[in-house]
Order: sequence, then structure tokens, then C-alpha cells
Amino acid sequence: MSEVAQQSESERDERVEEALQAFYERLQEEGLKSTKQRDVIVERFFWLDKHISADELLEDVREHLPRIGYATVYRTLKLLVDLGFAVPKDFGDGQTRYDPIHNQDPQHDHLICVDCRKIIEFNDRQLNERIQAIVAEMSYTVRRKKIELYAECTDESCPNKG
Amino acid sequence: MSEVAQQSESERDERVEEALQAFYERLQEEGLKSTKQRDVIVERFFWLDKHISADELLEDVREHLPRIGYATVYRTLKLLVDLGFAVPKDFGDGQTRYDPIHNQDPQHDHLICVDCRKIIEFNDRQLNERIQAIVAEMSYTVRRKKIELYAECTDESCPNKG
DNA sequence: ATGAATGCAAAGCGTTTGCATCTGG
DNA sequence: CCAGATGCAAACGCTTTGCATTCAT
Repeated sequence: MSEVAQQSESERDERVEEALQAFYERLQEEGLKSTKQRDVIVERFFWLDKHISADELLEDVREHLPRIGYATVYRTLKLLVDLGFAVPKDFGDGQTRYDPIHNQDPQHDHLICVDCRKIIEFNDRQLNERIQAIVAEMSYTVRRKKIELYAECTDESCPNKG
Repeated sequence: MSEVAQQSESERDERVEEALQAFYERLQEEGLKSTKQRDVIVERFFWLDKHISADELLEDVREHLPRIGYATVYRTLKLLVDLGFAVPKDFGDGQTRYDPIHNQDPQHDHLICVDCRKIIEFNDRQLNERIQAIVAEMSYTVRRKKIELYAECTDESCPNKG
């Protein structure tokens, strides 16, 4: 089934809350600290919940903490990746984007509109099964996958409305 | 059917010859020139026939043309991409790799061994069909796809023999 | 107090570009 | 000849790092 996730505001709040809690638990486990900057960056990261670049996140966070440096954003993103809360992705536009991992959809794939650059997430059972089979046939076990379908829209609903 | 391409020396020669001829045809069409450097870079690129980085290609070409600059390699790779003879790929190791397009297998996918970093090409009909279906269902048409399966070997034949 | 986090600026790295020079058609 | 190609070095954009200062625990 290919479908894009839908979320209400309260679901979003809840998800952010859960993610933050899990994050702070891991922080403590590692003996790392909670700081104003870190808190804001991580919260905005989970809240925005999209394939965000360091740049975009910095810009967003600057609204709350004007004096924050980009090094802090990069370091926090690295931390999120190291602790397993984000996955770095490259969509070929020159900068790394970071994908938050919400537990419910651990490894979705992407369709990227070549017209408006919109990124649509999907998850397809049959596709995943076929992949498992292909890899098993070659005597491998999948660790992670990266599937990006660059496509153009066939009807009016999309182009250049991103 | 998932399978890795096998090629004899003569097949390789033939393939390189074909590719070079097509390339020089396109060059002329565009009113561009054939030069010593360009010739060597392109020939080595087709000959080596792998996901090569600008760096690796430069190193190889330097054996034939010691005074070549990296700008020339980058420019030639860009030319190859623009003329449709190569596709840039990012496997997350910090540098762009260039995949030569041989006519016979225009859009294969990749399995990357997480142990030895070996890159195995494959092409699976069922997978492609499912992808077509997924994208069509979302009212899109596939332009190109990027599928990378990061996996670890399940038997003795692979690890760290890359 | 003490190890960690921040901010700033500088450095890194792969890639691109400006420009004077060379070269192929 | 002259547009196009080269080589060099400088510029680039994104990311990382060194270091002195500040902060959380």
C-alpha cells in the first residue's frame, strides 16, 4: 500500500513529545547534557518532521535563538544521527538532508517530483518484499535501503506548487 | 532476474569502442573538440566501467598524462553527464561517483556490501514493474530511479575481500 | 569544579570557475 | 584564425574543527 502519512495537530504534539522523551533518555544514558540550544534544535527538528537541511533548520531555530551558530546545528544533527534519531539523506541538491526517525515508519522511501522538487514519502509492502527476495537471492541481508524515484506528475494537481 | 554482468576482454573492447564512437559522434554534433586529454579521460572512463570518482579517474589518467589537471577531469565528467554517457551517483562516502551508461543496461540498481563496500549491480524485472505501479498509482511517471540496498553478506564468500 | 556545549572563525574537502595560454578544426 | 580546451590557482559551498568561554550537572 502506497500512502502518505497524515497527522492531526494533537498527533503531532504527541509524536514530538515521545521523540523528545526518548531523546533525553538517550542523552542521559550517554552522560550528555541538555542545553537551551540543543533543546530548541531537537524540538524543532522533531516538530518540523521533514527532510530538512542544516541550513533550513538553522534558519528556523534562529527565530527562537538568534545568536545560535551553525556549528551547533551541525553538531546537534550529528548527535541525532549518532543516537539513531535521524538519518542523513542526499537528494543531489548539494546539501545533506536529515530525516527524523519516528518509530512508526522506520524505513520509508521517496518519490521526488522533478518539476516542483516536492518529496513524497511512501511505503510499499510488495516493494519491500521483492527487495528482501532479491537480496536474499544474492546471499545478503538488508541493513538499510535507499530508494528514490524521480518522477513527473501526470495530472494538474502538482507541478510547481511546491 | 537478478544478475551481475560478466564480460570477456573482447566484449569489453567492443563495448568501449562502441561507446567511444557514440561519444565522438555527439561531440561533433555539439561542435566540440577532441583533444589528447579528453580522449584519454573518456577512454579510460569507458574502459574502467565502474562507479568511479573524479579522484580515482584522475589518478588513472595521470599514468598516461602526468600533467593533467583535475579541473579537466571534472569538466570532462560533466560533459559525459551532459551528453548522457554518465550518471552521477552518491553513495554517501563524500564524493560523487560516475556511472557509465552502456546502452544495454540503462538503469540498473545497486547492492552495496556494508562490510567490504563492494558495489554489485543488479536489475530485477519484478522490482521495476512494482515501481512503475507505485508511481503510476500516485499519478506520476518515473524519470529515473535510485535504488541502493545496503546489505551484509550471509555466507563466507564476501566479507572484506573487496 | 569539571567535563560538556557553545560561538566564532578558521580550516577542510570535493567541486567549480576565472583567466591566460594553448590547440584542434 | 578563433572558438573551444587546458592548467593553474583561486574561489566556492557545505561541513568540520580548534579554541577560548560559558554552562549543566
